[in-house]
Amino acid sequence: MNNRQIADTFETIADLLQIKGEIIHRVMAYRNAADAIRELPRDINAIYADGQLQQIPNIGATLAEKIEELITTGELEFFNRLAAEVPVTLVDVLKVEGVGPKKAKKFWDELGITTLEQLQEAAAKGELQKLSGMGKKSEDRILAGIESLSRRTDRISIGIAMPLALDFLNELLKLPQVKKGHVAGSLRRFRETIGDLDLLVASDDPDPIMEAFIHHQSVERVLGHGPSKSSIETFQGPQVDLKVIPPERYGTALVYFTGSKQHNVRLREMAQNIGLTLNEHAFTNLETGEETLCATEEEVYAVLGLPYIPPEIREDRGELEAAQQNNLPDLIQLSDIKADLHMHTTWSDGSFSIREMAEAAKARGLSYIVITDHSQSLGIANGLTPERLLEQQAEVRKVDAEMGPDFRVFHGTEMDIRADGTLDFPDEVLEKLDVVIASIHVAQKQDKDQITQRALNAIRNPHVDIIGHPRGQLLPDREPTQLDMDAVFEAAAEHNTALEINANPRRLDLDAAYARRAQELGIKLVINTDAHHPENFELISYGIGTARRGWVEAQNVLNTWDADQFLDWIANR
DNA sequence: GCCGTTTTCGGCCCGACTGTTTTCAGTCG
Repeated sequence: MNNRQIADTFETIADLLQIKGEIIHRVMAYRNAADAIRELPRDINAIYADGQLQQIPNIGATLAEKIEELITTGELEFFNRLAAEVPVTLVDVLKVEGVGPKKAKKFWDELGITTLEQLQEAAAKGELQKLSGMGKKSEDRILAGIESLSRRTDRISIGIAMPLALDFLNELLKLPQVKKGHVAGSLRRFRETIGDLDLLVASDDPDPIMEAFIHHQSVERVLGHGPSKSSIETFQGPQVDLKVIPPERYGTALVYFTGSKQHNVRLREMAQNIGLTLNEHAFTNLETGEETLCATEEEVYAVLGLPYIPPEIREDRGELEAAQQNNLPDLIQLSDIKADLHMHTTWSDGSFSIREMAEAAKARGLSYIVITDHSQSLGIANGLTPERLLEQQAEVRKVDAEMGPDFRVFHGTEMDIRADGTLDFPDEVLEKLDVVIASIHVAQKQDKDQITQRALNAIRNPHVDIIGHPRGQLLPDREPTQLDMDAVFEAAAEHNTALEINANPRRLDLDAAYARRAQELGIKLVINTDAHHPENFELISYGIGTARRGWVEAQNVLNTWDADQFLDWIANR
């Protein structure tokens, strides 16, 4: 049982308990536990082996026992009993927009509906609208909701969500009634995958803004349309929510709708401790009822006696304690990046020449790059043999000379770590290269021991400087490999091997939680775009967002250093 | 079911929107 499977089990239990009518707080306990497990930066099996399950937030004695049962037996007696009582297929019914636990139970009790198909059938026959509290509109909405389920994916990559959100936002910012606006929600916090998109704008005249919003060209369906909040579903799938806030109250609203939920809960607690309540509209004095309005987020945190907390770390993962001690991390910024150490050219599976990639990188303000085409065993990507690699080196040196002293082009490789654990180039080839990235591309389904051993072989090779996209995940669908990250971190720290945060939004690998742990363990990081095209250099912003979520500071990221310092590190590691 | 500088019991966020009701329940975020 891995982290996700256990989290999913608890999530399902929460749904079933809620349909059953269990008190909401017990339901929430299972949901909060599921969230905590899903975001764990370690294999829960390792945590269990260390006897530290109850150290996980929102896991107490009861849930720790249930986790133990799942890990040791692969089953959970409590879940089986619950599933015998409430059909598990009702969980799918809950996913329909407009159907919550009460209605799901009503349909089940009164019509015997236990599956999505049965619900669709009943709605099509007009049976739902005969029930009390239901009507034609509700029934139509449920039919539309079932249809939209087939269009929607659960979560989408931030690389899809961000451009879509910015497209909406930029349209709204053109309206004369809009004073300012932000992408909010998990997108603003740079979560790796996104559910719904949240937009916030400041204005005293919401009606024309809402009108423009629900008529945007990407709107498939309007889900809700009020004076302060509207929701739509896009053709692309994701739902977009827009809130319009009076400018003088914009700060509290932006904090509120940026989240995370846990961060906001803590803020409200802190407000209560000084005699205030906090919601999206204002602080209110508990005794006098007097409101304190905040136009900016800085003002919100200032009322609580805190410095501004960057959105990316608002997860209640220690940022509030750090803020109270005036000890927030000095998060890396886009402007800190001086280089890109991982990119491909027409020599393997890239689309542009070495020269073109160099020109594009220089135009973006970088001061050096490393050309890292694939190695021979990755035939599908036209990987380089040792002979072609050396040929390429001559070309790299030539371009480097042509680019002038202010911009350097170094020669490297993204070498495959083969399925049998050997490396794709011998040491005598590797030693001729300026930088060596080693990555796993094949046999990603190997078991934990096997794949971990492969990674360790690479980390221990003195010529390997960086491990590329270590965990091999592809968002939002492909799970990471079974790699034992505790072992990888230990070896990387011992051999002074850097780990990559691959900025491609489909990868974001290491993710924020692992990047944070790597930094804590003193491991150097790099943030690379893995560009196959000059346009891909833009993707660096996703890598920066991920690093910031992981509390990463510029000093620990090799490609924030200037070329001399970087080469020094490579030479002396 | 979790949690604790209101500590081992009693809280646990709450407002906007919709549809069905005629003052509110359910859903959602």
